[in-house]
Order: sequence, then C-alpha cells, then structure tokens
Amino acid sequence: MSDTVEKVPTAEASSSSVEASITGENTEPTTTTTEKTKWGDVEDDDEEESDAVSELKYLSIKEPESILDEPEDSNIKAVTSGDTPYTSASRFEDLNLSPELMKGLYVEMKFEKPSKIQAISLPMIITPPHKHLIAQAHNGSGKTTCFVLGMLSRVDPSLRQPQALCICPTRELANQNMEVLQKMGKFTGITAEVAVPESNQGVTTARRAPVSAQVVIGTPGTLKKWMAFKKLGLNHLKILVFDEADHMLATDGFRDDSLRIMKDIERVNPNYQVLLFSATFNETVKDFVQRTVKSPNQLFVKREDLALDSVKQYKVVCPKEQDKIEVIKDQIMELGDIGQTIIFVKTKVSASKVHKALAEMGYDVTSVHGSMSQEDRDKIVKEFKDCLTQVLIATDVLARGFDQQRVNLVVNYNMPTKYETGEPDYEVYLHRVGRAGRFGRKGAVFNLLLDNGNDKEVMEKIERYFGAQVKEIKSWNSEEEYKSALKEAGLLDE
DNA sequence: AAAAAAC
Repeated sequence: MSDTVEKVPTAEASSSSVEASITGENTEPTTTTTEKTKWGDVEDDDEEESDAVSELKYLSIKEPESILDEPEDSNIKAVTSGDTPYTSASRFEDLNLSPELMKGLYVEMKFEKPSKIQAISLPMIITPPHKHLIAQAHNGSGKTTCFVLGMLSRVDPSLRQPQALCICPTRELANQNMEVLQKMGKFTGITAEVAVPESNQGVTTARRAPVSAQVVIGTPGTLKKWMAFKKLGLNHLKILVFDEADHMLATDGFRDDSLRIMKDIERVNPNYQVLLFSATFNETVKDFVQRTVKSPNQLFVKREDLALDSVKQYKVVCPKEQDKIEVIKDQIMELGDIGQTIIFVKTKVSASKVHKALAEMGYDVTSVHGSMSQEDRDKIVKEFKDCLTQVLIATDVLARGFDQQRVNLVVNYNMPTKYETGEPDYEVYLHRVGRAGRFGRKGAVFNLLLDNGNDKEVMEKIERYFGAQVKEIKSWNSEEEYKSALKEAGLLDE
C-alpha cells in the first residue's frame, strides 16, 4: 500500500485543481499481527448473528482466516473539480459529524475507521460547496456507508421535510439501505421512509399524507408516483443519491425515470447535490453521466483492478444442461459447510426450474425473482439473511448490492449476457461475483458453461475484459477438482 | 426471446 490516490486535473479547472490535496493517510503497517483491521461497513456479525446461527445444525459458523482485510481498492483515481481542497479522512473525527452520528458509527455500526472509499469520498460529500460526486469503488468496500452517512450528515433534524432522497434499482436494495440508515442514524432522531410499492399499506397514494420523513429511500416508479401526486415535496431536498448509479442511468436501466426525477428537483432547487455510486461504470454510461452531471468530483477504479482478489473464479464445461444440476447437487449441496451460496440464473422460469429440480431431489433450497409476491420475496430474502437457508437461487434481482456477509460461493448457472446482442454483460458479472467476498472475505465463483452455444466465448471475453484469472475445472464431475478449488479459495480445510 | 420498476 503505497501512495493511494493520484490527482488528475480536470480539463475545466486544471490550474486550480492541482492544489487540491488528497492525502492517502491509510498507509499503516501491513504486518498487523494480532489486531485485525476493522473499518467502516464491517459489521461484527459473529456476535449479532449468533442467535440465529445457534438454531441451525448444518450451518457453518466457521469464518475464513483472513477476513476483514480491505479489498484492493488502493488505486482509486480522484478527479476534483473546482478549487476546494479535500483531505482524506483517516478517522471519522476528521469529518466534524454530530455526536449523535458519531455514536451511531461507533456504538451501533461498530466501526473503527473509514474504509478507503469512505476516507476519500466523505470529505467531498460533506464539504461545501457540496459538489456532485461520481464515485466508483469495489464491491463490498463500503459504498453504502458513504452515501448513508452523507445523507445523514446533511439533513437538518429540526426541519420536518424531505431533505435527502436515495434511488435504488430494486425493492430489496431500498429496504437494505434503509436498514443501514436506521441503524447508523439511530441516535440522530432523523426520520426516514421507504418508497416501494405497497409500502403505504392499502392507502392509495392520492389519499396518503404527504411525506414528512427527512430521508426517503425507494425505487423509481414509486418515487415518481409520489412526486406526481405531490406527496413528496422537493422544496427542501438538498441531496439526491443514486445507488447502483450506472444501472440507474443506463438506457436499458432506469435512465428515463432517473433523469425525470433529477430535472424535477433541479427546477425547484438548482443547488442540490447528486451522488452517484457504483462498482461499475462502463464507458458508455460514464460518458453520459459526465455530460449529465455538471462539474462533479470523480473517483474511478481501473477496470483491471476491479476484480476482487479474495474471490477465486472457476469455470466448468458441462456437456448438457442437466449436468449443471448434477454439479450443484454433487459438488455443492453435498459440501454443506462452506457458508451460504447464491445460484444466479438468467430467467424467472429457470429459477423455478432449478428450484424444482433440486427440491425434487430432496434438497432444501429457496428462490427469488421479480414475479413473486412482495411478501414471498421479503420472506425468502429475510430467511436467507437470517441464515435460516443455505442455498438461494436468484435472478439478477439480487445481482447488485445485496449484502449478505456469509455468502462465500456464487454459482453462475447461466452466464450474464445482454438481451439485445448476446454479448457478455460484464457489469452484471462483476456484481454477481461481488455477492461473495464481502469486505475482503474469501469466496469462490463457479461458472457453469454449456459445451455447445456461446458460453465459452462469453467466459473468455469476460476474462479478457477484467484481466481476471478464471481457472478451469477440467472434468465436470470430478469431486476432487472441486474440492481442491475450494481449498485453494480458502473455503475448505485440507 | 429479459431482470428490474410500475404504470
């Protein structure tokens, strides 16, 4: 870990931004022996989850050895705009937060110090003139804390009006972010509300009371609806956050909704601040975002540095479709003691099919996708988060942002490809991989490829794109090969 | 021929 942040002058403010100082002060000795580095977003889940875990007979409570090392996000490139100097916050004390918020960070969240992305981005978020921020950082590196803390620190607790808004691509992510915000803001008295369908319990939008909560976190449709019905006042809104921002501003994502919401706020309050966070920004989206958001501060990670080193990737060529089920059955379900697993599939139909096939063989699996009722979705996700289930089959509804720290294994039952072109969906691949190895934990990914079709080509392109090493398991039904792979990944003992 | 949100 040498110098961590390099400065790059922007074209528009090249002379002044040279003075912008960002000092990487996270250069502590790398050879800490007894003391584990604990940093923002690392929850002390061993304590917290012990109740749920103790009810389980088959669930492993073993944690990999070298957890809690910060992911390799030491190559964040910072581009500042304007002449405000920013100093990296090596401690939360450097941020001038309220005592209530500090208490939330230390007592509730049990944080000790900011992660790298937090150290760099938080001063940019909090320091006037509150410039826009486009921030890329690795999966599991603590982005949520950045924008949640950003929102909490900018809200005036004495003003009972919406002041901060966060838009998320899925209801699950909105709920998850709300949980983090409630916890972190526990002592601040700041109020918050989730805006997802049916969160207003039978009361129609037209008849509900206007939002008085100070922070609103939700999905695009519901937020738009609340705004259309004048239930979400924008007069005091000063900060707008896009979680998974590249998806929220992609043409095949939520671009129209997002732009609409931005324009509506901008009309009322031109000085509002926009925060865009994601682990991925492909060139197309990056170009668009840079044209859309005026003179932002920017943090980017090089594509080749984005793959998580702590998560080992493998590929298996399966002769036929049914063989993929055999792999899951014989090589994964029978292991039982490597933590939780998410199996990603392409479609809702295959989610049901894979679920049914495994259930008929007597395995205890669950599945989620967007056509299920909200109650069922919530129930399945909660069971998984509570460690009551071990293996979850999911569509890409959970590909992004889903934070379950005990997920050690990700299986790509289907490779992620773009709908229109059949080309690899590099971003989705990276996000799926990022469901394992949260906060530097060890993990593994098995990519199940079909022999015929373009799976192998898709895989090769992904390997090249990220410069990632994906080892091949030569014979698809060799138990030994899977075991040595898992040992290599650090998930199985010798 | 799609995941997602929601009209």
